[in-house]
Amino acid sequence: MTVVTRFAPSPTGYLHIGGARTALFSWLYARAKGGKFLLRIEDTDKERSTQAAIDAIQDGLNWLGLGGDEPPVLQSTRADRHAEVAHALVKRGAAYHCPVPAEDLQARRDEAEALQKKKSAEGSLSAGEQARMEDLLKPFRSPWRDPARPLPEGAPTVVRLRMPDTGELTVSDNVQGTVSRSYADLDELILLRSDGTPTYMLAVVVDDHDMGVTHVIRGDDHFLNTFRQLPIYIGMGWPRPDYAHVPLIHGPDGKKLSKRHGATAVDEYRDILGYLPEAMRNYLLRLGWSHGDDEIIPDEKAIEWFDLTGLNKAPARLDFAKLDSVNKHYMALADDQRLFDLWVARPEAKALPDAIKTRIRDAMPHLKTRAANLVQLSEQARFLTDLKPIQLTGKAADQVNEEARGRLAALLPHLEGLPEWSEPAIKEELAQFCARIGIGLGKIGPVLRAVLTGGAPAPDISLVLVLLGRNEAFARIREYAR
RNA sequence: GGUCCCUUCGUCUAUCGGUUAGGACAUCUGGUUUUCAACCAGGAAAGAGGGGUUCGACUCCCCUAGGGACUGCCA
Repeated sequence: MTVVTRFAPSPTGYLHIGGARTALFSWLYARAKGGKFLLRIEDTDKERSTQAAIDAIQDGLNWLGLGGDEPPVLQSTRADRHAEVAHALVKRGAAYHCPVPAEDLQARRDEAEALQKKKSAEGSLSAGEQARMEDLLKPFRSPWRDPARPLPEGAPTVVRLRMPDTGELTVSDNVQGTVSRSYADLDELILLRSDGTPTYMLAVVVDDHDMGVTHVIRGDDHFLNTFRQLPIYIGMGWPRPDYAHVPLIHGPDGKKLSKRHGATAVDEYRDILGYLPEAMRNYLLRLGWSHGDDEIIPDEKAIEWFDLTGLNKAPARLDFAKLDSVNKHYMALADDQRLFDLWVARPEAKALPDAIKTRIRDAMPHLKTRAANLVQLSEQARFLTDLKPIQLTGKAADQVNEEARGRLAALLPHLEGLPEWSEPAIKEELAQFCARIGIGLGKIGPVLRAVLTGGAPAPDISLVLVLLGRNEAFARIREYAR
């Protein structure tokens, strides 16, 4: 049997980092088993779905390299098929028409909530109220689940799924294990609204079945939904898919990840925080899944090793320090031109003069090994991007005293006279200069660094001179030499 | 309120009844050094609490505490 997995976001916003992780797991599993990974846009809620959100989600997935193997299925285009299944379910006795209006249902919930509030405010309820509350809190059972009960003439109805009166349902989930729930605890959910449109619960099942999905990998906020959806498979006589409900990602404080923790949208990780997609994949994979002591897991290995059984049940917290360290690893490996293109598109780089951009391009092999992300790369590149006159900060300013300025003045002609402007040549010249006037490198290095970089982080001083180029380097030294 | 799930260093995790409880990131100390980083050496750091079962429990069972999910004519 060919494995078919899917990612099925609802297009109401951006691609969430947690969603990206479940997409990654689905994608990996399909790749690991030589199967297919499909995309489905769950846009049945027309009020909240937007084309912009669809584009944003696809953009995020493509960036992460998690595109589907076929064009995405738009759930909204399949409403007729969903309704067809709902009616088939009614015919088979697995569902029924129910005329109870939405307002009645809402009134039930409101009353239950009021009673709960009263209880927590007053500590207890009268026996009658308590019984009423418990009754209201039980799953709703419509009087019309009795097939003998006649429907009121002309009243609009919804189609409800019928749950058996007794017994229980058992799910063997690849992550959650084997869990049972009794049918009595399950509500009889609505399949078709009174306007004839399908609900999410119905649409998911029908689409998964029709798309041939064999393994449903999704967030564990859907775990209990599995018990509500399975009776649809049973009612239609369809084979059940395998399930894997993966835990949600939490923020550093252990609470469900939200805006206040910082970045929740994957495009922020790309555009603002400056991470690489391959690093995101590696980090997200290790968040809740492991393979012995392996930390750096390139895609080939991930595909070779990934299996649903290694997934943890407990939610994992996002740790930016670790993400940085993984990203740093992949930055060092990344192609120079690629990194330059990514960097130059950033807001802090866009407006820079071409001469400086070229300087960065040339310095990329040295810059990329020193930064954990593109933000840090910009920081590490400051000694190349800052314009004259270089502002001296902190300790750098302290280095530039009269004596040191004199040494710079003495050194400058020797540098200017160098026939070859290369790292070894400069290193050699600096050593000779120090030997001639009887000082250690420590007497000239710090001040040279100070006037060249202003105190910004930078590589080896000889390399700094090379990367700056003759003219810029001499100009910066002249500012302070005397 | 009900049903279900989770809990090993600060964080991500290994362990699948017998280990000095391992690794990674972060952190600390020392080394190297012209800054930062890198690098090298080393350190500190964990089984939520309480009961069982067992010759033996992080591992199995129960209770408690804490966290989470669901309980919509939303998805």
